[in-house]
Amino acid sequence: MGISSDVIRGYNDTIILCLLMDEPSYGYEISRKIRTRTADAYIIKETTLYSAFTRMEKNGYVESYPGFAENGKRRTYYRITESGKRYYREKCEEWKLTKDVIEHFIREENS
Amino acid sequence: MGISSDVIRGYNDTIILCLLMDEPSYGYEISRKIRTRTADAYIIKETTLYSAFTRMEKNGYVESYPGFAENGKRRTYYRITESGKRYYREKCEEWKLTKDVIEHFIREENS
DNA sequence: AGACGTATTACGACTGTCGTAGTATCTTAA
DNA sequence: TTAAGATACTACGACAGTCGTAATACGTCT
Repeated sequence: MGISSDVIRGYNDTIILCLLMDEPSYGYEISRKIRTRTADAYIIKETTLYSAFTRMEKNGYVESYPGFAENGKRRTYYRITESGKRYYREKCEEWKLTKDVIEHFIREENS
Repeated sequence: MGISSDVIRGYNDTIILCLLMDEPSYGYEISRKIRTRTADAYIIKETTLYSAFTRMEKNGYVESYPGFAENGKRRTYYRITESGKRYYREKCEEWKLTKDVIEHFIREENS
């Protein structure tokens, strides 16, 4: 039961970028959005999330900039770049192919 | 383009077990079957395949036994165990959940 | 003689995820 | 008032699965 983090692996970047397509955001908010959008089916680990940000900034898919919370506390925001958008769209295309491949090997309970 | 082996990752075992559900087989044949069933969309790496066999035998999902090719050459066959069948069915269930999660973050080109 | 298909093994590198832990501030409830 | 819980991260090392590269060996086809 539960989700296979081994499959999500390699799609965490895509998930994060998807949410950044709407608007810039920051770690904690992204984490919340993933929870709510999946009805708690997937709860990303903090370390996974923040290391994804670091990696994607290095790859040029996102850019960070400093921001502030309502109460004045510092927060690091991330926005998606053009390159990140292209990458995201590629991953969406790739997903369809990958899904098709795997589903050739999935059986329903009756068989 | 092409398949993300990072997503297939963690489903290679499932793919192999699926083929072993039909009949016992061996490395090279499994490799061929994956190619043909996916119309060359997914070509598993030999090292990935054989290390999956080793891992799954250690986990009790498959059993190996010596066999022979038509020409008398030795070949290592693998058959799926009851435990392997259960594992396979669990992974099939898990796949549905995982797929649903990812698809919350996949957009069609129009958007 | 050499290329290609069959069939497998060995070894080390890489990458993304995870476990654990630590820091710091603010709000809320006992 | 004091502790718990939510917010918002960062650091570090371990682990597992995949991949690159290479080697072996035999058979068949050209």
